[in-house]
Amino acid sequence: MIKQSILVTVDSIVFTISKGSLQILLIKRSVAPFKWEWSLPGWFVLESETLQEAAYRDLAEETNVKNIYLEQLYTFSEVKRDPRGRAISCAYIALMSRENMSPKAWSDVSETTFCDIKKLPKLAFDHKKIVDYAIQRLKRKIEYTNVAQYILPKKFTLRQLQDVYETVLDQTIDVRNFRKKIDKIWLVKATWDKEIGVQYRPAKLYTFVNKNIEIVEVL
Amino acid sequence: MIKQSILVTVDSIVFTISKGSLQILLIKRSVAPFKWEWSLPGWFVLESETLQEAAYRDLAEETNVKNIYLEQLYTFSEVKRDPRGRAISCAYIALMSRENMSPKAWSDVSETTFCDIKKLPKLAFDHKKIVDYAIQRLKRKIEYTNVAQYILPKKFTLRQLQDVYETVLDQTIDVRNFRKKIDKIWLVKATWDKEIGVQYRPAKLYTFVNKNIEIVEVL
DNA sequence: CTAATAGTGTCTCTGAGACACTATCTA
DNA sequence: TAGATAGTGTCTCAGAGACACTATTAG
Repeated sequence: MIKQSILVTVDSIVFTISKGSLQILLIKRSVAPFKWEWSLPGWFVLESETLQEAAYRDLAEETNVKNIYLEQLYTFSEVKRDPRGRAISCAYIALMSRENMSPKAWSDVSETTFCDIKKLPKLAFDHKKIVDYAIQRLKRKIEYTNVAQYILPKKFTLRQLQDVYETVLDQTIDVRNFRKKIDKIWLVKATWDKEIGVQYRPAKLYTFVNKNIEIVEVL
Repeated sequence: MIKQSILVTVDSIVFTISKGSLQILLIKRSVAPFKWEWSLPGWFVLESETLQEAAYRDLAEETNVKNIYLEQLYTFSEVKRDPRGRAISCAYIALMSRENMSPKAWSDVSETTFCDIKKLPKLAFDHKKIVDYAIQRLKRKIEYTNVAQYILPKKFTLRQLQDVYETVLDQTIDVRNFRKKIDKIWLVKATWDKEIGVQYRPAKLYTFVNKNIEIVEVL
């Protein structure tokens, strides 16, 4: 009926926060093209799976990252974007808490690393463009939804929550105004637990009220 | 290197406003599958074009609609969404001014029509789901960007602008508050022209200050 | 008792929303 | 001059943002 041969791939931008910086997961490619260069995790889609399933599967296979939040970002389709032939790539944003994963989890894979978005190396394919777009989307989305929860562990302090906002938006926020706002919109609720193992007054731990993504004007 | 056979298509949701209702462009299919049923305009992507180019080309071929605003919505990839085989569809939102096109422009095509989104017939494939998502996106986007301009002719009255917001958001807005807001955000500027051919006090005509899409909190 | 972070309240100013009348044009 | 829509100002209240001190805990 129609003769068409376009390859379909997925690429994931896995965001996390560590040591006050916003980071993404990169892989050093062990195959051509762009062999030994850094790229986003991503691979071909199987005929038997949806794009999102492909992104999940690939992340698990390539980096052992599982059970994280995934959302479709954009489908990139420049004709010459892949030297292997005509290929489009559907990009997914993933958010994860750094605590969710021990560093050894991906130690058997050739080379993967989290990289500060302000210190990115040269990337393969059109991945630089994809990353830039992903950062832009994340910045907007964290302001009007409750996605911040996917970057945090289940229980967290208000300071940690504020750190997520400050790091993603790359700006400082007044502590009192931030807490007033968070309080009013019923984003989180206090648990009876407190931080442990710190050498100063421990902070209360909170959890998100709504586990599903919803539209909330946070800032 | 990899054996993969996934068909890639584009579908467009062409929005316009007429007689106080938000409408989308539908086509009565003249080929199987879903022959004689209503569907969104859309077709297979060529190997030599980007997804957006495919959407433009298909709209021109199927409906003679040209030179309109297009933006990528989402890529739908349910495994069984197309009875012809594994196919993913990248959906595009299009916005157009009804004045841009004379009704005869698509009279030679088998059957196309603008349909009130509140009176949609049953649609082929997963097009109902796609349309629902498109409406949701349009409602949000019109509030925080200047995309409304693409639904209007180059010169328009403030009343027409307000009609766009009221129709898309499906709610009434106070005239005075609306104008105060529009005034403050420098969204539009007055021209020296006035409405003609009306049987009452003619309104001033305005144009948008910024032709490119930009983030502006309108409402 | 010291060091370190947690946690809280007030004031000002801007903007959102409710609300009704006058101005201007055509026929 | 009548009919119809264009066009405009004020008040109230809520929320954003600036700003500094006290509370609690570990060691």
